[in-house]
Parts: sequence; C-alpha cells; structure tokens
Amino acid sequence: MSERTASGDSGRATIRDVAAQAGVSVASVSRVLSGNYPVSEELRRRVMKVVQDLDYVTNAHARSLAGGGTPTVAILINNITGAAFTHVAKGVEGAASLRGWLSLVGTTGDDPERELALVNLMRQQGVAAVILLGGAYDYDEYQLRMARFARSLDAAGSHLVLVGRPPLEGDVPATTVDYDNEGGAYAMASHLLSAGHRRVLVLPGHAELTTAQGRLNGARRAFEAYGVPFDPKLVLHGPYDYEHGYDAVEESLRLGLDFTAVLAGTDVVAAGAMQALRAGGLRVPEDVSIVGYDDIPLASQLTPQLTTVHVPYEEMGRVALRAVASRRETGTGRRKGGDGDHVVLGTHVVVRNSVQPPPVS
Amino acid sequence: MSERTASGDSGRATIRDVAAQAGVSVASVSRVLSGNYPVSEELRRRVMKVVQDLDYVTNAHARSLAGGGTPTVAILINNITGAAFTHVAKGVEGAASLRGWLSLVGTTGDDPERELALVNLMRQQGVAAVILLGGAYDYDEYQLRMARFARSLDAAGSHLVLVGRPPLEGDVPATTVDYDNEGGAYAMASHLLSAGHRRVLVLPGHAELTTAQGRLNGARRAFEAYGVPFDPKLVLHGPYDYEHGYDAVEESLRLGLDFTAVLAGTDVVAAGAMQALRAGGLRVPEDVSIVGYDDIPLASQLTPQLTTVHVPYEEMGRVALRAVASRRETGTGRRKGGDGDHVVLGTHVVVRNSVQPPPVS
DNA sequence: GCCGGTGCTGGAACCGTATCCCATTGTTTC
DNA sequence: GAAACAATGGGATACGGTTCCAGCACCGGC
Repeated sequence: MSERTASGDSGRATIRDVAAQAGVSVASVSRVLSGNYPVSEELRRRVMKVVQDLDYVTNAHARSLAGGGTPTVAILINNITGAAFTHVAKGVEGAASLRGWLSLVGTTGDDPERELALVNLMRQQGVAAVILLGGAYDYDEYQLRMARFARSLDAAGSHLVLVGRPPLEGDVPATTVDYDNEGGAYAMASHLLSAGHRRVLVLPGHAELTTAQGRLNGARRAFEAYGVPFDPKLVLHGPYDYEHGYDAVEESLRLGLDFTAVLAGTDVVAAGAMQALRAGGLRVPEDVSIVGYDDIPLASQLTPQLTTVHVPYEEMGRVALRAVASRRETGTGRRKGGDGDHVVLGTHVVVRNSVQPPPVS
Repeated sequence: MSERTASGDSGRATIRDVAAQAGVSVASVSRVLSGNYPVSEELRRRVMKVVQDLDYVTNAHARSLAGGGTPTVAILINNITGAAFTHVAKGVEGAASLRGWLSLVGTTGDDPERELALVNLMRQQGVAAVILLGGAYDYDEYQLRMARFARSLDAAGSHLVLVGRPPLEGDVPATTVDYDNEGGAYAMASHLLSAGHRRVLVLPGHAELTTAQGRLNGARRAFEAYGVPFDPKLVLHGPYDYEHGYDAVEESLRLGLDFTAVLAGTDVVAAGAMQALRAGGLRVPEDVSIVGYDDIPLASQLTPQLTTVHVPYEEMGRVALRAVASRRETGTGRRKGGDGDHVVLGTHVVVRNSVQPPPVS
C-alpha cells in the first residue's frame, strides 16, 4: 500500500500511476495506449488491466502539449438559436466527430469585440480552424478585421474559415464556403414575376448585412430581366426575425401600399409576414403570395407550406470541415490563389403552396 | 538576427521567444501576462510591446497542464437542431462565456455507444462538467449508465449534470436540472377539459422516452381529476417530430376516431397535427382544438398561435452552469444529499388561440 | 561460437507555462 | 550607519504525456 494509486487520490490517475501499478515503464504504457509501436501481448494485457481498474484516461492537455492530441475546430456563431446556422453547426460537428475531432462553440452576439476575444481564445486553444458563421456587417472594416484574423490564425498554425460570409480580397490565408445567395434571390423573384406578380413587397433584411444586400440585388436583377419597374418604396429593411416580418407587413397594410406578393429575406420573416397578412384579413396565397429564403424546417410546417429558396446549410458545414481536414492532411495546403479557397454551393427554389397568380383586380 | 523569433517560424511563438526578445526571464513574462504578481511598469511595457509585435497568445494546453487554464464545460445533446435543446445550449453557453468559460459541444444522435465515447473524450479534456441534455430511454439501464458516468467524472475532478432527464437514485455525485414535466401536462390537459373537451387525441411521444411518460401521466391524472374516462385507443406513440404529428392525425381521421382536441407532446408534433387536420378539411380551433408542449418560437409563429406549456429551457441551461460554477467555487461542494443536487423549475400554460370549446354536435 | 540483426523495453529529454524559492536592490527604522 | 524589510527579477521544477535513443535478450547465418 505504499504506492499512491487513484483510489483515494483527489485528482485523476496519471500514466505514472498506471505504470507503477503494472510494474512497467511510463513509455510502455504510452505505447500500449497509442498503439503505434510494437508491444508484447503480455505487456499489453497487464497494462490494459490496470487501465480498466483505475478507469484511466489520458490527459488531453498533456497529450497535445507533447505533440499528439485530437484536433479541435471552433464554431463561432452570432446566435445559437438561429435555425439556419444550427444546421451549419450540425454539418460541422457531424463531419468533425466522424474524424474524431472535437467542436468548440462560441456565440458572438453580433459583437465585434466579443468576436475578437473569442478568436484569440480559440487561438490559445490551438484549434485546427476557426469557423465563422453568418452574414457580416460593414463591408470595409470587415475586410480588415478578417484579414487580420486570417493571418494571425495562420501564423499560429490554425486556419480561418468563413461560412456564409463574403470572401476576402487579396492574398489572405482563409477559406470561404458560400452559397449562391444572389442567384437564389434572382430565381425566387423570377418565380413570383412569372406567376404574374408585378408589385412585390421586399423585406431583404438589414441594409448593412451582406446577405441582405445580395438578396436584394438578386431580386432587383430579376425585375430588370423581366422589364418590371422596381419600386424602392416597397423595400423595407429590418432584422431577420419574426417581429420584423409582422411589423413590416402590418405597417404596409396600414399605409395602404399596393402589393400582391411578399418576398421575405428569411423564412422566419415570411412567417411573421404571413401572420400579419392574416391579421389584416388577407388570405395566403389567394390574396397575397409569399415566399421565404433558407428552407429551414419551419418553411414546410407553416400553413400554407412556404415556397422558398433552399440553402444547403448542413452541406456547407460539412464542406467547411472537409476543407480544413484536407488542408491539414496535405501539409500546409496549396499556397495562395489555388482553387478550393472559395467554394460556392448552389441554391434552388423549392416550390410549395404559398404562391398563386395575383387576384384579378 | 541570431535569435529565432516567430517571423519565419512554422509554429506559434512561445513564451520563451517573448522573453528572449524582451531581454527578460520567462517567469517575468508569465507574471506580466497573468497579472497576479507585482511587476514594474518598465518591465510590463517592454514585455507587452514584444507580445504585440509577435502577436503572442499563451498556449492553453500548457497553461492548464501547469495548473491554470480556463474551465470548459461539455454540452452533450442528441440532435443539435432541436429547437428546445438549442435554447438550453444557449443558456449554458451564455452563462459560461459570462464567466470566461468555454463550451465544447457534441452530439450523440441517441446512440448510447457514442454517448459513452463522448463522455470519455470529455473526461480526457478535463472539463469542469459534462452536461447531458434531453430525455432518456430505458429507465433501468439508464440509471446504471449514468451512475457510472457520474462516478467516473467525479473521480476525475469533473461533474455530471443532467438537464431535462430523470434524476439519479441513490448517492450518486450528479446534479439534475429538471422541469415540472408532469405538472405541465396536467395543467395543459386540464385546460382542454375545462374548455369542455372530453375526447382528446394524445400524442405523448415515444413510449420509452421518460419525458413522454411524464407527459402522458400528467394528462391521465388530469382526466381522473375531472372524472373523465381516459380512452387508451386515443393515445398514439411516436417520435417527437412533425411527420409523426401529421401521420398520427391523418391515420386517426382515416379510422374515423372520435375526438375534438389534440394534446401533442411537442410543439413540432402539434404543427404536424395541425397541418393534417387542415388537410382533412377541419378547421383549427373551430372544429378541433390543439395544444403543444415546449413553447418554442414556432408555437407563436403558427396560425393560429399555439396554446402550449412553457418550459424554461434557457433558464435551465443557466441554472445548470451556475450549479457547476458554485460547486467549483465552494471547494468540492456539499456532499451527498444536500439540496441543490436536484433543481426543478416550474412550467406553466401559455394561452394563445388554438383552443376553443368543442363544437356542438 | 561469434557477429549482426530484430524485437521489445526503459531512461530521459522535451512540449510551454505557472509558481516556488532564492537573490538582488532600494527603502525604512532605530 | 547597520540591520531589517519590502519590492521585484531570475532559476529551477512540476504538470502529464510522447518519443528519441540506448540497451538487452534472443534469433539466425556464417
């Protein structure tokens, strides 16, 4: 009873405890556990027995200090409850755990200061990559911030991945996984236009948000392509939430604006808009058609089911992680300007039941 | 140019690089950065200058090996896209980052094997606590599994927290944060009964899921209290998803079952049920009333807005983390049987627009 | 029977940081 | 003016692993 085992100890058992109790060297225990070196069967059995008895697990911190260790990716997200980015997170986490990687998660709450703090925190953790999710504000300063992040992480042997954000200009060591945001909006608006709608209430999102800008541009281009005048008075900016959808439509009805369809920047916004239309005594889609964007589960759970743009969020998450993994396997990855630094996934319209031709006046 | 700075180095800069370039000792740099030891202003400036130049951050692994380090909590969840548990995660992460703690996240996909693997992985990481989210199956084996987890984590200086799961029996070192599941179901069913409904289609969830059992029990108790016979043929088990809600109602209509209200085990199930009722030509709530459970955002986004049971998910997350934090501050925490090992939060009915008295036949 | 492999094991040197303990210097006190 | 003291810097060690290097035993070939 002279040796100190884990039985009465305050902390956890160490590899030294295992080695002592099994009567072998520390090096041997390490080899048995990592299994990357020939070890006799007899020794393996003895060590494993003690490992079981002591319920020993290796200290991940020590392991990664010494070289090995399981890679970890950091997922940084504005708001963890947003359905769209939850799906990206699912894609990342799924692909990560498939490889035995770990996922750290942090929320920024749209606060650049907090974003910086988190990126630094993750850098301390020595993560394989920092994956930033969600649209970004303020295009000018954004480029500078991100470029700094990218270089900083790169210098520390990590890597920056931008998902659903605009790519970085110039020779910056970062990967972008994007979707055809503007194309989706173009297709969605075209769908409304070809159904005969001419006056469409557009709720693209915050004017400063890059995704909102893209969606607005796509819609505008569709109007041009159809030769339909685009009325700026029918564009209402605001946050991507239910309340904004409701309030915007309520206000529009109050003002007596003339429109036969609503092009919402998000499925959640569309849900709010739909509710407000009903509250105003209008039927969907008989009186007013409505479309969303994102294709989150909510879209198919509304009544009527929402015609929307499908964005492959989960796939984006998987692609992001795959990019990190392959870059890590192929050494430091292809240098500047190679393909694979900017992946753009396709979007497409999902037709459900929320669009009809406008009523004859 | 003889010293090796971070400029051309492959890895990140170490504290030694900083010390060398600043011409001070390693110990001094450590003290400047941690700030828990008196240091002259001159030294501080010199060190900080180099830290800025080299963009140095401390290695978190080395730090936690040496004693310090930022605490980390692990959030283990069945499915990251479930709205309810996303809110718990938000509560945990928010409270964690408020204290400067980190949050690891892992998904189990309802697989016990994977759950075990993740708990061990987290134990390796030396997390302050492992927080397990979501209902559990198989009550018998569950107790054994969890007890083993609890002791194993406890021995390693960590701690097990169960959120929204049944508490552990006996003297097991674990904390449970729960909500009044059965009470909520009781209140919800009472609401329907007092509106005059007598024949209610009940969709409690999977028969083996503990939350489903609680909700079913609560409903049954309410029927007894009202002296209304409870018809087992009106109870349909199934998963907590939209499809089940839809299919169950569709099937019931096809069979010509007689009911005037639907008591869904979840808001999402209610959404599916609502859709199916509409598809069957029934109006909600004029022909059939419907209620949910959880009070996720979806509930107020449906038309009509859903009367449901509010579960304080985000608060549960905060409470869980607070329990871990306080236990860590007050040493090893109060031993066995003390209060605070099992917290039960209240639930309440949120009345919206999906319930009316049954139509006169 | 001796020598060069081959296969397995142990000792020791790291990984990057925090902190204990001791040395040095400047300041106060009698 | 000497001694006790506070303030601050540096050297060494510990944290718990991995891995290089050396050593030992055993093997077959000549």
